[in-house]
Amino acid sequence: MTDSRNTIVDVARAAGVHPSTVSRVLNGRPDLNLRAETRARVVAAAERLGYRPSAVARSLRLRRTLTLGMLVPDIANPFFPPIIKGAESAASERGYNLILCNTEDSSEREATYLRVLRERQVDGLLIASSFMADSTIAQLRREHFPFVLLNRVARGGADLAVLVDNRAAAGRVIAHLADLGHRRIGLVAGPQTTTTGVERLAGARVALRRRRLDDGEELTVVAEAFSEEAGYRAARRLLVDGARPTAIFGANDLIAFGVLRAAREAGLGVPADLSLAGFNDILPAALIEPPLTTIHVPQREMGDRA
Amino acid sequence: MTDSRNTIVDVARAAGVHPSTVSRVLNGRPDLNLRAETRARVVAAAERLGYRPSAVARSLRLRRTLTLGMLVPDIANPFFPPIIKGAESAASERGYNLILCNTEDSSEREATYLRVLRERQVDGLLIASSFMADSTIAQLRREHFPFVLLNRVARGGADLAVLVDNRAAAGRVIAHLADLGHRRIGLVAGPQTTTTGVERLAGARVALRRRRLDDGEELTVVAEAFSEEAGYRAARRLLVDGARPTAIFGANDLIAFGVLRAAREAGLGVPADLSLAGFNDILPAALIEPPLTTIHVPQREMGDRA
DNA sequence: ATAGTCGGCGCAATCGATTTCCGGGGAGGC
DNA sequence: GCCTCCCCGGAAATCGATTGCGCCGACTAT
Repeated sequence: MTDSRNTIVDVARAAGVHPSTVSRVLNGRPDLNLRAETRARVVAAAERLGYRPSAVARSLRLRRTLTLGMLVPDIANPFFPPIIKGAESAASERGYNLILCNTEDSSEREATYLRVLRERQVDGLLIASSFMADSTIAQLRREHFPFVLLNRVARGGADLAVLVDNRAAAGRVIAHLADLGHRRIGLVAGPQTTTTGVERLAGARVALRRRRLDDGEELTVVAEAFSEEAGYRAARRLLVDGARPTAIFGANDLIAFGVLRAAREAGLGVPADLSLAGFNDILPAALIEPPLTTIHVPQREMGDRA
Repeated sequence: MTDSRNTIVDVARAAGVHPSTVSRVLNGRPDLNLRAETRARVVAAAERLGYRPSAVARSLRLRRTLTLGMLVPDIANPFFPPIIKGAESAASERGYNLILCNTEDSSEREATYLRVLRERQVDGLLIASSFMADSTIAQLRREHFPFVLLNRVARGGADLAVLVDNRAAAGRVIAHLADLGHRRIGLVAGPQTTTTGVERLAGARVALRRRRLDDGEELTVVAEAFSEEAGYRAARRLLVDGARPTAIFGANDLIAFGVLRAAREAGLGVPADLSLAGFNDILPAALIEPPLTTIHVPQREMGDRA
């Protein structure tokens, strides 16, 4: 009965009109000249048949898919789901859908997804993937393909982007720790191949220097990913050291969790023996996380893009 | 130059052949009879023009979109991202893409998304949304629309589904707590409108009864959602009680986190004064979470579906 | 009364790729 | 030397919806 396989032609036949009329009734601006009786007949027929227009056919004709692609490094990182939710609900308010792609921070996967998304004629891209090569971004720019960068920037462009001020925020974290009286503050930086990793480290060091707490490189280690495991491995290098820091700033919360694990393993109490600060304010932050919510920003910026 | 707006016609013209030939070269099974020289010329032309076939047009013609819809209650719940990742990578291995939809456990949103996804002619549905009405599922079934249920079941059907044995697993959690010597085990159940909520509660009670630890309803409270906040509110009701439990089983990890917060607020040490167990093995489980990984199951079952 | 106007809706082209049908031409067999 | 068969590849239909163009009938104005 209400099989969704009915096409506009079926509806037209059922209503005794031409397919074009059906289309006009269903999508045309209401000011279109159509007799009320015809309109009603078409609506009734569509209703009865459970007609669902094919978005595929419509996309082909209209050359827009009402679909956005979103590239995210890792949905399992609790930092991203809220952003995704924000973007997704902003999109769906405007009739758009999101195709979510997990890049796993692999540029190969990024490239693949980018190709796929463009084949699917997505109307725009949301790029939260920090690893993406600047050259790829540059190419999108050159082709005037619409995209928005989330929490990252690319060289040489005045792109639409939703950013947090990583430098300033990292500075505030350091200030907080210093105000607590810490003099030996360790840094577990994020990968220096990402803009966020670089900026947070830079912001932290500037803040340290300003307070004359900079130690050269001694208390800084770099994690090779924004993950718990990488944070753990990096922190071990920091904690076996003779002169331990009394506080550690992890470049994101997952790294901070890893630091926490390493600290516990080393028999250190947190925050008794070691203060710990993270970044991003993800859920289980019974720690000292200074909250930095980027969650609702994307929604608004999304509006601009659309 | 490599503008992606080139169509198959452009490629055909550049190669000096007919569009149909281009299509054959690019997608036809290799056993198709085509002269090697022609094949090479077409490939070269496509390469040079940076030709990307339009997935939209192809979908229209082939009546399949190579797209799957996935309905999830809440991506911010750490339980889901691993499942999504699994499904997504399994899908993409097979050339499929996922459109992710967050239902927020609202049946209205569910219905909307379901409509949208079907208009987009997705080839199949992954339904991890526990609130969806059985009648909706029944309708899909009736229309022979392909779908897979994740971690839930629906009345009256032999649907494809990927399940965990909630009853047995809940039983094991209780067994674990009982083995630790606990006699007063509290339950913070999940919403009884979800199959997982019902099954986990049932499994736990059966296990309690078998050990003669069942208390009637006294030590059982029901959280109105699978969230930290709901767990917190429910646990407060359990903990202000005169006769406190010495252990609590939260129906999922978020609820357990809520319980944890309530316990701390009540001045109880965990696990010193109160043992706590959750369910699902999400990330920050420095607690007593008995691991129950459902993560890789979807991948395999997905294969069956496709 | 006839020409001109306008409302209502049908006709057909179009979006880009796939696929079936079919024809031209070269090679091989008798 | 002619006929048949096969290899290649062109022509055109098709998927389902949208839309510019224009037909037809009715109403108005002179």
